[in-house]
Amino acid sequence: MARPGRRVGAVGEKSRELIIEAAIREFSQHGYHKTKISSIVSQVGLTQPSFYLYFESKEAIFKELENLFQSRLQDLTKKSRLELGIHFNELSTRIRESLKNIFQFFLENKDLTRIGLFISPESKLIKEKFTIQITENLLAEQSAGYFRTNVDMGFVAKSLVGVIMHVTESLLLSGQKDPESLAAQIVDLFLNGLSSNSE
Amino acid sequence: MARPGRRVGAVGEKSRELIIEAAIREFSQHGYHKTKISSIVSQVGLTQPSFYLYFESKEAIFKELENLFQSRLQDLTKKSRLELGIHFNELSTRIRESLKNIFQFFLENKDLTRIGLFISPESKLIKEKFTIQITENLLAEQSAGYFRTNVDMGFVAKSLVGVIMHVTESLLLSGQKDPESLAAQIVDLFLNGLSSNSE
Amino acid sequence: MARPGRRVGAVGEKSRELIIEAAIREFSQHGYHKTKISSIVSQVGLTQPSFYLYFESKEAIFKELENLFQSRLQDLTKKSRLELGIHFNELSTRIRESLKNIFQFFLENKDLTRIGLFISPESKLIKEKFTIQITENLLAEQSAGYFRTNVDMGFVAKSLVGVIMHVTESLLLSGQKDPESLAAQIVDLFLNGLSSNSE
Amino acid sequence: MARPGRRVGAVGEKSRELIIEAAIREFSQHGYHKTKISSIVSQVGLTQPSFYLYFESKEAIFKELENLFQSRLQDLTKKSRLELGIHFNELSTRIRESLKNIFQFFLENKDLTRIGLFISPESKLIKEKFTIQITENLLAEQSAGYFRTNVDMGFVAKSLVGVIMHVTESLLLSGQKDPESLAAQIVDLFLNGLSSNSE
DNA sequence: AATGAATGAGCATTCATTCAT
DNA sequence: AATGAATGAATGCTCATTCAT
Repeated sequence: MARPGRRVGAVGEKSRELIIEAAIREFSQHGYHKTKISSIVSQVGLTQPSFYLYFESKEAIFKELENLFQSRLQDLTKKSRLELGIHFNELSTRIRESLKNIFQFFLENKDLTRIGLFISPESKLIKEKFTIQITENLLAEQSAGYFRTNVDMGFVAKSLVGVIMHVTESLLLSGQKDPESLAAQIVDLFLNGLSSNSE
Repeated sequence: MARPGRRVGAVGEKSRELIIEAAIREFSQHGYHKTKISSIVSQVGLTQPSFYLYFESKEAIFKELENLFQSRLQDLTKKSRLELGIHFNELSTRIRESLKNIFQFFLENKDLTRIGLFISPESKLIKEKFTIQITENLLAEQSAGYFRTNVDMGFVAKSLVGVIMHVTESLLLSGQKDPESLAAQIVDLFLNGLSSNSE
Repeated sequence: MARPGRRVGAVGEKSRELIIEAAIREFSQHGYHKTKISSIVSQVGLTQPSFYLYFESKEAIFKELENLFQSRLQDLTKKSRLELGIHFNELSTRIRESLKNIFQFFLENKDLTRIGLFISPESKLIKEKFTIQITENLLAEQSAGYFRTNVDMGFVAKSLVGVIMHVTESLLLSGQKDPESLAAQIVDLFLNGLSSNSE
Repeated sequence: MARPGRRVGAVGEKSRELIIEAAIREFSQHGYHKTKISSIVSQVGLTQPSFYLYFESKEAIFKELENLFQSRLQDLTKKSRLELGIHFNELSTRIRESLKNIFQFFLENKDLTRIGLFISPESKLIKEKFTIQITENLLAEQSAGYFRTNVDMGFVAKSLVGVIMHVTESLLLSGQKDPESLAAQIVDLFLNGLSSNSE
């Protein structure tokens, strides 16, 4: 009885991957409850029982997708800490770059992103971890003197995450805006604010 | 306002309301799919079939809750347009006030808010309508000279909504922050930005 | 607690009749199982519980309709026994007349007929009683010399009933033929047969 | 021929057939509405959900039974057209034979017949198609000179069908008469009529 | 004479999951 | 590596019926 976790041959490995891809599509489009194992697996040309050759349960594969998203996202954010010592002038450019990369990642992984950020009940946790990383980055930058000091960077990070999430859902994944412009607008807003004396 | 063509008296009206309250709690805690009609009504001391005395279906009552949230939210945002002619100094106070009211509303309707903003599949639409209203307010204020002009107020509204949503979920509903302080921090961030020359 | 069978005043009597009429329509159109008490009663402008003021149960009112049909039908067939002593020449005319009356009755009571003949599970019994009466009539006529003797009048009666039923359903109630012509064709067929030497 | 897109092997095919047989029994005895899926499958030693492995719904299997009956009946009636050129003397024998075959079929498929002729809401249609075929046969025979010409063969067919139906229900399926004698009596009646000068 | 309110009992249907092959 | 066959466990919904008012 082949159980998940067992080493499998090339064919099995392939099937497993195909199932994952199909699952990403299905969960993304229909949400957790409305997605049926049968429809996932039928996209791959397999029958229901085959699913259990590779995954413990519906919940298990969903968790796997959550983890997949989270680990990829984590890799990305780790890279985006600003190297200190950059010039003031470069600041916004560097932040913009980081943001652009994040949006790029979301765009290249639309369905997985939808799962990780909007469908998963774990999304709160995922966002929290994401927030923590951003906070760390921001704090470092703040103590490097790039930002004013009378502002709670934890809150700023939360706000930034809020903006990123919402803008991803309503502008990026829908194809209305591209990573570049989103990043630019956010940076402008967060750095300069709305106040007319900022002009 | 009993649905299934039934004339209702005082008792029925009361039952209907109790069911709605119970439904708000249940949907908020367990989400749409995991919420059972039976557990909603049993909280009111009724049996399953009684539910159908007052609502067409599970879907119908859920939609009613969505509408309830949305109409209440709409009423609130309509009131919060700034009267023009106020002094620059007052600006941040007034915006802060508006935001505080919104958070207050969310706080006083925790469960309904969770449904309207995070559980409902319609939440995207709800947020969009919310965004539109905010955009209108912001545009009025911008053309009144309160904000700098080289910024896309549609995007600012989206960002603001993103922040509000996320902060509501992670700080307000969890009891970590109160409406007042959330409003203040948002206003500070959005008006002044992070840039150290803003200090 | 007003129970069926209790003497009721004028208003109640009226309601009862209206319910019966509505029931005849509903049962006729939708059959027993698909007919709901609620829809019967709502046609009369009453609510469900009122139904039980006049009838024991759904089954009870249905039985009442069956009986209604049967007793009316019985009255009719009792009258149609041929008076003996009529002339050979008149025979077919008289039978035709009887048949016409039956079809006339069916036509005037379309819905009730549909119930009694085609919907009721008791229709077998109803038809049997009908058959018995016809058999008696035929036997009397046979021994009076109107019909040949080497034929089983019980079987003829059954056949006649079969023809009447089917023709009622497919030609009379659908409006394709009238009582007169149906009666004429049946009499011709049953008296003369198809054989070409009968011409 | 398993419905729900499922490939089935020998075992499944067998289960499907057993379910059909059980369904025929159940629907025939209790009618459509009172027949429960659970009692159909439990006769086969299966559980409720298994039913849906082979049939879309309760309605679907019922329709399948209707079709089954109809197609078998059609096959039968197609064969029963008289070959022309037979001798007058043989005529009644041949018709009798055809009728006997039909009754034989009804007798051998009691339950299915009950469904097709008396339970199905489609029975009217089924009878109509049956009537059409009989009409065609009769017309052919009429123009071949076997029957007198001053008679509407459409009406005769309807009558014949009426007799067949009713006699099937009240005499054949109840075991009171056999196909042979029923056929003989019908032929005698329809060919010769009742008129005493036919003797 | 009528009804507002409520319920008991039932039933079709869905789906994740199992297991022998 | 894959599947045919089957099921346990739910759950939404319907409807006849009751009873206090």
